[in-house]
Order: sequence, then structure tokens, then C-alpha cells
Amino acid sequence: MKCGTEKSEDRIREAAKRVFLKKGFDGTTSRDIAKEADMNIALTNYYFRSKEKLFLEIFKDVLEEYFQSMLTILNKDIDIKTKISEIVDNDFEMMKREPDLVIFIMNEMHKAPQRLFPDMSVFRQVRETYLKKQIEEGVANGTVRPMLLENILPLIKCGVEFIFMGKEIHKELFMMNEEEFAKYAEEQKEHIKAMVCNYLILA
Amino acid sequence: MKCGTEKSEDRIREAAKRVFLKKGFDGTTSRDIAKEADMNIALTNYYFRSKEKLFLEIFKDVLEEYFQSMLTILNKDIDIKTKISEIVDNDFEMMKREPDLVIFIMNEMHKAPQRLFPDMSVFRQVRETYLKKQIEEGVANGTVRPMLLENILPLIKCGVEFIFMGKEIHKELFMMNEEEFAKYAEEQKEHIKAMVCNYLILA
DNA sequence: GTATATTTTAAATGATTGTTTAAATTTATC
DNA sequence: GATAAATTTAAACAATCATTTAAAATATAC
Repeated sequence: MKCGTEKSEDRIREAAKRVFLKKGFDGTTSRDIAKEADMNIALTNYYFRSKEKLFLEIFKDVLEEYFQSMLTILNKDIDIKTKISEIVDNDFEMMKREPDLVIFIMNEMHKAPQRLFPDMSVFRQVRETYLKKQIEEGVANGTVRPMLLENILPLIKCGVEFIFMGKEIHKELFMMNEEEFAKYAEEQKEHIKAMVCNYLILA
Repeated sequence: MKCGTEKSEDRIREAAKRVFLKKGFDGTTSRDIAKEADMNIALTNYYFRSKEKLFLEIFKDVLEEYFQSMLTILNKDIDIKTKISEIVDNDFEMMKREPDLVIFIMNEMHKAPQRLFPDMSVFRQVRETYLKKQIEEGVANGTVRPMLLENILPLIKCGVEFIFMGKEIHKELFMMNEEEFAKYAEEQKEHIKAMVCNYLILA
């Protein structure tokens, strides 16, 4: 009844995630997924009804993965400066671990935002984070520049994510090989921390 | 011999650019392009030999378009602070005028960097810009934080390009409609100018 | 104005797409 | 261990893909 079932379903899901992340929805064929999972082509539709349905499931997971670890940090009871540093570090590690994730999310949402459902509770969680309260208190007592969470968060995240999303361009543009880029990215990470803190914290 | 020729070829090129920018290489079919240009499907291959060749031509143009207006500013004889402001403004206008351009470039280079030729003279032009000299002089006399062009340029560009590339995510995440996002982006633009100048210029 | 070269067309090419079918196999239930 | 349910398989489906063909239409050359 359900012995190897979850295994097969999960194998397809994991294979599909790998392929979708690398090639995008349009660049991925059902046969690519079946081959990556080393399973029969018909099983994709047996378990997930269609390529589109499978993609939507995976996209939801990927979007949660993108926000989840950041959320934990945003809610930690540490000072803002440390928090910014941890967010940047976390972003950095994520981009190294999953280099396709952010460009994948942005590209798919850019091409077809309407199909990727708005019932994401993660979005609400990000809006109602403890960092928001910290910022509001900081602004009130004059230690933080008067800004909203939605202005601050992208400033923290854009630096690291931008250079990794555009990794190939930056490598080409500034004539770096793989290890030179790695060193460069580390430098850039520290600049971002310092720059954002400089701007945000009115000490 | 060559009456309506250039017209047809250019019509296809322009149509292809629109479709490729919107749907990406994988998401675009030869029929999409023919339909957009309102021409027979066979003409794409008659003028450009293949979808791939047509794409490569257009990608080269798009990459130049991305760097060209910035290059002009980088070489202007104005002080660094003004220059940063103009780069950010220029980026901002580009993202409004061509919202698909940057995410298109990054996504295509991310998926298949090797096929997109390294003979881009624009890259060299960016590396050898007048701003580089300005920075070196500023660093030497202590008015500019000790950094290289390759560290500074992404800091200037990431802010605006990031929020526009992730426009749909930001709209969803912070519950903004189109006009709220426009206002938000303007705010963000000014924050970026101030933040980068604050960090870079050691007055 | 005829001959030649170029451009455009409709139709077809074979390969690949997502998806379905129905039979074969494995697993669970009694 | 027989029966039923769930899973896996090979094969096929129609649709669409990029590309090619060869004829028709148009422009150019003399």
C-alpha cells in the first residue's frame, strides 16, 4: 500500500528541485526530472499530476527556505548591529550553499508573479518580526535613523545577494577566477556590514 | 537586392529582443518571435540562421545597453559624490524604462555563462574608467575610504537593481500596489545615495 | 521587358514536449 | 497463499518545437 511510496515521491521532489533550480521552469523537461531521479517518466504525473503542480509545490518550499533562516535571526534578542551582521553572514552562507536559489526565485516571480499564490504566511512573519519593534524603539530614542523595516531590510540583503546573483558578470567584468571571487565576496560582505551599520546606527 | 531587407531583419531583431527580455531564451519559441514581428516563421532562420544565433546577437546588444549609459557617467569630470548620485539616478531610470533587462542578463549569464562570449570590450571600458582614477587619488589624499573600483561599483548599483529585480517579491512581502512601490523605490534610491556617500567619502 | 537575384510564403521535416494508457509488477490485506 | 490495491513500466498520444524545403512573389540588373 505505501511502502516505497514516500521514497519515490520524495526522490522525484528532490530531483525536481535540483533541476528546476538549475534550469528554471521553462528550461526543465519532465524527462530531465525523471532522469535526475532515475525513475520512469510517468511517475512525475502519477505523484504530482503535472509538471506545473510539481513546480508550484517546490517553489513554495524554496520560498520558505529563503526566508526561514533569516526569520530566526530577525526575532533573536540581540542588538541591531549584531543582528545586521548575522543577517549578512547568513545570507552569505546561503548564497554559497545554494547559489541558484535567489536568482531562481526572482526570475520565476518576475516572469509569472500571478501563479505563485499569495497565501504565504512567511511574508506576514517577516513583516511582524521583532526587528521591526527594535527599529521603532531605536527611532523613538534617537539611536536609529528614522526608517521602516521595509526600507532597511533590502539595504541589508541587496549587497551580498546582488554580487552572487551576478557572480558570472562580476567574474567576467573584473577578471576574477573562482577563488578570487570567493575572496572578493568576503571583502564585500564586510563592507556591507560596515556601510549599513554606519548609516543606520546614529550613535 | 536590398530594399525591404534591413527593415525585415530589424523588425525581427526588435521583436526578438522584446520577447527574449520578457520570457528568456528557454521560454521563447521561434513562433513567438515571428508572431511578435508579424512575419513568417521561416524568416527568423533566413536572416539569423538559428534561434541561438539571434539570441547571441541580441544578448550582446543588451549587455552593451546595460553598461553604456553608466560608462558615460563614470567618465564625466564631476566630483565623486555627484557621480554616485548620477549613477544611481541613471540606474533607476533604466530599471523603470526596461524592467526586464537586468534580471534577464543575470539569469541568462547564470544559466549558461560560457556561451556568452568574453570578447566584450565594454568590460574593459568599465575597468578603465575615469572614476577609477578619481578613487585612487581620493584614497591617496585621504578623502576616500581605501577601496577599489570593483568594491565600490556594486555597492552603488546593488540597491536600486535589487529592489527592481525583486519587485514582485517586495510588492508581495510589504503589501504594496504599483504606485506604492513606485514611491517606495524613490525613497530607497535616496537612502542608497546617502548610505554609499556616507561610507565612501571621508570628509 | 526579360533575366537574375532576393525575399517571402506555405508546408513539411524529424525531434521533443507534457501527458496518458493499459499492462506488468510489487505490496498490503485477509 | 489468494485477492485487492498500489506502484512501476514501456509505449503511445497529440501538440509543439526549431529548422528546412521548394515554390511563389518581389525587387534588381541589364
